[in-house]
Amino acid sequence: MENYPILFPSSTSFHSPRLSLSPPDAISSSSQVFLGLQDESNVPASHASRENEANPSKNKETKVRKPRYAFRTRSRIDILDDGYRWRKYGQKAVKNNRFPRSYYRCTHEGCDVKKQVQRLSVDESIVVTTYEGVHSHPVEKPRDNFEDILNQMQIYSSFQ
DNA sequence: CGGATTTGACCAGCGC
DNA sequence: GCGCTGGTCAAATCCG
Repeated sequence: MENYPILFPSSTSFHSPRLSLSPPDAISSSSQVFLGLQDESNVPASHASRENEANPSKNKETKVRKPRYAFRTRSRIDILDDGYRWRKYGQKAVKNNRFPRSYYRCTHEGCDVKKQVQRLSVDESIVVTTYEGVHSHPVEKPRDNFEDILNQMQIYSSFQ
């Protein structure tokens, strides 16, 4: 969990969340985005809810292994508007890192995509965003202007 | 006033 | 078994 294995999806139909930079100078001019495809670590879906704890032995909870995608972004701001609506549900201090890690969940009903945002302490200009799961609904974005698309193309072409 | 955020508690997994 | 660590919950708080 120190550094994510960064490997580049070559021919994979990688469906990436779109990064759009809300403030125009949010990312430095030589912006880079590294895409890391974390190998499917089997995340136990979630701890059995501690409220309805009727039969703890019943839920053996098939180990759903959700895909996790790590995005390393060189940015000064740590919240990138990727077009989805996120609700923050937690924040923890990570060891060997003086910056906390934030946990977000997609607010769309029925869509439980999670993401966590973490800033590297070795280089505080790098923000690691880890997506977990895939959205099952279209992006709700108020406006999709050319400028954003061009920005994305700039970003994604920087490592090809 | 309603939805989002904050923040400490809680819980499970893992290493020792 | 115990303590540390990461992930989540939920009540309180904030903010539009």
